[in-house]
Amino acid sequence: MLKKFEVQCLELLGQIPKGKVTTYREIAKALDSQAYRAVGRAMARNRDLVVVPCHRVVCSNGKVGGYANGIDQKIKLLEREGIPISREKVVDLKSVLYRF
DNA sequence: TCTTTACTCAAGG
DNA sequence: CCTTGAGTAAAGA
Repeated sequence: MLKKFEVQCLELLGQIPKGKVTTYREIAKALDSQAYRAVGRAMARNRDLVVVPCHRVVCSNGKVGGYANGIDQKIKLLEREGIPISREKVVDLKSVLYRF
């Protein structure tokens, strides 16, 4: 049986354009679920990191959340793509939030 | 079945 | 801005 949830989470991340981010909430909704935690858990397992831009996923409240490579790395990557971060939080999430 | 989890929402300080 | 408490669904043992 394919673990749809994990797989679909990664697939969704793959379609996020550069300079944009998404929230665990949006992903869960896109999968017709409310498992925000399950979404994050799926990526935390290091199945991607180089396969999928998991650094483009943040919390719905704008917080960066976490990153297997280090939160600082994640922030750096986001800022490099044109997403300003302040105190580990996205300054203008709605401006960079990509919805499916 | 139980535990852990890169979460979310709401309320209070 | 930060903390606490409650709720939630999926993977792993």
